[in-house]
Amino acid sequence: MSWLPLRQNVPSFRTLRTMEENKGFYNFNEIEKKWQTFWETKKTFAANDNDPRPKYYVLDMFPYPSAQGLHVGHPEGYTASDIVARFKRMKGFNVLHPIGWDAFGLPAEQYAVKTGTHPAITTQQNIDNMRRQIKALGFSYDWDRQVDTTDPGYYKWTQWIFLKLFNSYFDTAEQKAKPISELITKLQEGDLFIGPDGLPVSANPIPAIMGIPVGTRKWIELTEVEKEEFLNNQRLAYEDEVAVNWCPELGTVLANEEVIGGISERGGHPVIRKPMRQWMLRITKYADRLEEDLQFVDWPQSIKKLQTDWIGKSIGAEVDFKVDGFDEIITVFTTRPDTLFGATYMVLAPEHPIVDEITSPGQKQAIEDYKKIAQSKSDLDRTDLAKDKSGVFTGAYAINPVNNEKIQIWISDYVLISYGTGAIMSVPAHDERDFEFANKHGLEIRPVVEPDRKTALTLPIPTSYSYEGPTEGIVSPQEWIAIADSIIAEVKNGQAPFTRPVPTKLEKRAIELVKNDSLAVDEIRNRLKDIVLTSQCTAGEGIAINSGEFTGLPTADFKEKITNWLDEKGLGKKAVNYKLRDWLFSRQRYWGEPFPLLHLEDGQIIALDENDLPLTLPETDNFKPSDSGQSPLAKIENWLNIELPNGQKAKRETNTMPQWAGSCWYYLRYLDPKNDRAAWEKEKEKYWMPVDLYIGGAEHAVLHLLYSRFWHKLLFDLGYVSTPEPFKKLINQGMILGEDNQKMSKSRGNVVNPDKVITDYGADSMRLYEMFMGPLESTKPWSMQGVEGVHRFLNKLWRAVIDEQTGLLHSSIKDVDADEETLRILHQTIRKVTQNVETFRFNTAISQMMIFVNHLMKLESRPKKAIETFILILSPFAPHIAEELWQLLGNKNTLVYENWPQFDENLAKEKEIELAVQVLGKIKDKIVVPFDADEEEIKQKALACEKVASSIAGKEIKKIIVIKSRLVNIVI
RNA sequence: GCCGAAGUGGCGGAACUGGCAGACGCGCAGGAUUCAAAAUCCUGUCCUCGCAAGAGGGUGUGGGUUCAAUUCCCACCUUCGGCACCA
Repeated sequence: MSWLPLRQNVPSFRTLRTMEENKGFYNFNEIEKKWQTFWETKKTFAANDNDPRPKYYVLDMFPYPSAQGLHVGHPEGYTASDIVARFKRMKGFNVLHPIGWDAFGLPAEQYAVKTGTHPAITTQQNIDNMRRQIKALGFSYDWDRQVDTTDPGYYKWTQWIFLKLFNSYFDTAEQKAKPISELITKLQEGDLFIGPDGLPVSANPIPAIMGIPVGTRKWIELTEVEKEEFLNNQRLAYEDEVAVNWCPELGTVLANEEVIGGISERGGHPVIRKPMRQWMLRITKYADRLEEDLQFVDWPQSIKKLQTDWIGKSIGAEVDFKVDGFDEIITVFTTRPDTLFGATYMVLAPEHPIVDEITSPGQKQAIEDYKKIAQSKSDLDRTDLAKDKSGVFTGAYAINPVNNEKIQIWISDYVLISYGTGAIMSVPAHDERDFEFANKHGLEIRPVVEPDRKTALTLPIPTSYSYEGPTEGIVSPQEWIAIADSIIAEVKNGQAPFTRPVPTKLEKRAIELVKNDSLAVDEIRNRLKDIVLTSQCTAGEGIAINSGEFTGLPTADFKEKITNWLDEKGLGKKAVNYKLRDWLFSRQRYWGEPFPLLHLEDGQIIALDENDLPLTLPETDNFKPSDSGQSPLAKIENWLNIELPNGQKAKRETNTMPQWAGSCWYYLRYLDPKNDRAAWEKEKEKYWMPVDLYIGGAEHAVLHLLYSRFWHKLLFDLGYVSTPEPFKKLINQGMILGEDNQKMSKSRGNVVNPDKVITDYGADSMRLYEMFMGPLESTKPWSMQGVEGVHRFLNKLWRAVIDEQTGLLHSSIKDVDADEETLRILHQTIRKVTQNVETFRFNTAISQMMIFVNHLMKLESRPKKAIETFILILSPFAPHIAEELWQLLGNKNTLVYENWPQFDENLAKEKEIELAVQVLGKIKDKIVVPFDADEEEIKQKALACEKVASSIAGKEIKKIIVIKSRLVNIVI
């Protein structure tokens, strides 16, 4: 920490000195303020809704207005998007470039609990501060379109979208959401029935003859309560009793995505599982579309993959196992129905509803104890115990449907109640987890797949070993033990290291273990045996063995055949499962959007009418959540209890929405931010959407980006938006580390304050440096000296144009034609910057601009036109100095809407080029030829080189390879 | 453990589609300017050997393909990021 550079105030010092001496120095502080005021008062960056020009929507992930203000990571993405926005304006696009505030959130509320300051006050202060900081960077936002998620005028529409979710159902056949009123109509008219599983069922093709489908009921047969229940099972927003991630420290539940390894993402507090009634959003209905539509967006592959993995689609089968001696069936989900013959036992999640019923009297106590432990375990503990596969036998048996064998039923917390059916068939020979469990509890391991060549085991036995036996393929546990013993013996005898160049894992482990003096021989042997046994499990595909009539089938065929077989016999069916869970959407907080819902005394839930929105937060001075898990809103009696017009008494829903709610749709509100009759006008949505470029941090890869895609698809289904995906192109800016190469944090003391950088070097230097550091998407460390570097570059440019003594144009600026070389470098620069901005490689664009300025400095007579052109291409990067110089060069208008300069390939071309001359790929000399020299000319010139001649030294020339404009390679 | 990304000078990084590795910037060294400093300008700066001319080596490691490899292929090592019993 102590080695951080000491020189940090040099520029301020220098600036002071220069100010005394020269009135024309590069006074960035003054210049930047001047142009920021100019842009703001003239509304230079206002986006036009009715405009014949092509549109371009460039969006930043809007910030959470924290008390700490901006950190240097924010301006990185914002600068990149600002460069693109300014570039596109000059290219003739009608650009929408907005910003806003994701202002609901826990920190303001926690501060309120501590100090009693209302979160709205803190939030407003933070917004004001951050807006000041952002404005000081000169971004070209349309400030009239700001949104603030905590503004009732905004969250009115967040609540409105919630009502859409609440009042919609998902039509599985059509794979889209529809108003729930349509479902009710269909039920009333007899087009749909209620199936035995509580799902809607289509009528038979000819109902008059065939009657209603078997096992279904008519809508009119249902009681009011049943109708209500049925509809709640269909709504995309529903209330459910679920085991939630409860964080006692924060006093709220958290979404799965907000819990990392059993610890809360915010604050790092422990999280436990606890059953509670919560609001859920049925995002799982959209799982397929969320996955499939990723192919239509231009996003980084890594982000797409993260989302695909998060959705986690897996295709397999559900198989029914009868419970021996009970009239019960346990359904399991498996992706490997082909291994059914190897299922030697079964495991249920401890929470599985059937456990108590089937447990034998003798096992009752053990099962009860285990369930209690599993329940009290936090997620963190469960993860910790991952290696040790605990479990208890229920005493009950299931019948394997393929061979009618009786297999034991166990419970274990490695089976999750929330995935699949909460029960698995265990195939220890071909599943790592089952294999571990079987080994621990002494259950049978029966191989039913012979791995194919690709997945075949290669035994880690060098041929030098005394062991004689198979070195490849499947071996029995006994054989494995023999191998392990022989390895130990060899190592013990000092015959290791091994003859093979790369020792296998097993060998390395063996050496490690033998070297460890504290271990007894028996212990080593046992540990090695464990490793050998574990590696015996083969999870890959292959050819079926020990599988009755299916023996000999390759995995893929087997899967299909057995699934059909099960289906025919009524023992199972094809099934799809997702890792994605429904989205836990309620939080026990004050500082969030209230749900527009009422609970009637009879337990019925009704939604507020759209016209009654917004439902605003009540005033209070007590923001503390209750220990029981109730929101602070539950204590505000006069808000909580209301009487309906018909005299019925009702209570408001006291949960609030999570922070993600507001950020799910803010990009739509920018289109029409002041509309109080609709969330946005359809025409505007059609004109501006989709977002052409979205820049933000990769930390939102699965949270925000998945949630907002989900909401967008709902809005698309209901006809409120015209595109199936909201964000066409996405770029993640990389993280900026401290000067010590570590993550910036207060505790490390390596945080860089943007305010200080702007005061010392100016916003243009700050912007330029953030872009010059390296590729936008990579993680890179901050360097104050690097800031000085780009600052020097701007200073140099300034002095090339302005006389520091007088503040007037430098005497070298002449209204003359540029010489050939200057013109060439200028056009090379236009070309490179244009191409680099289009491909987001801002760092190399800046190096090219530095090359131009370095050249400019050498000239005694500096052509005005060329400088003006250069100023234009610099302007998206360093807009303040560009505007100032543009004006000082005599231009009346802002350069924001000037045309982007065109480059001329012919002018950019070098007249003479230097070629390397290689002999057998080694560079021997260089030659200079005209750019259009033909091959023969180049060959002659290359062969004429003295050094080439000496290298060839009389040998025969076999071939001469000429790559025009690159090199010549002589092969001898 | 699995998945993904990346390893290039003292540092950040550059290199089109296989074609001169190290652009540009930082730092450092020497010089100019200055009473002196700051700022500025000039020169040098991948490594090794050499006074020099020059010679050799070099893009994480080891192999391979090619006239030619930072770039393509195989194996391995390291770092960072994500997931973590999802059957």
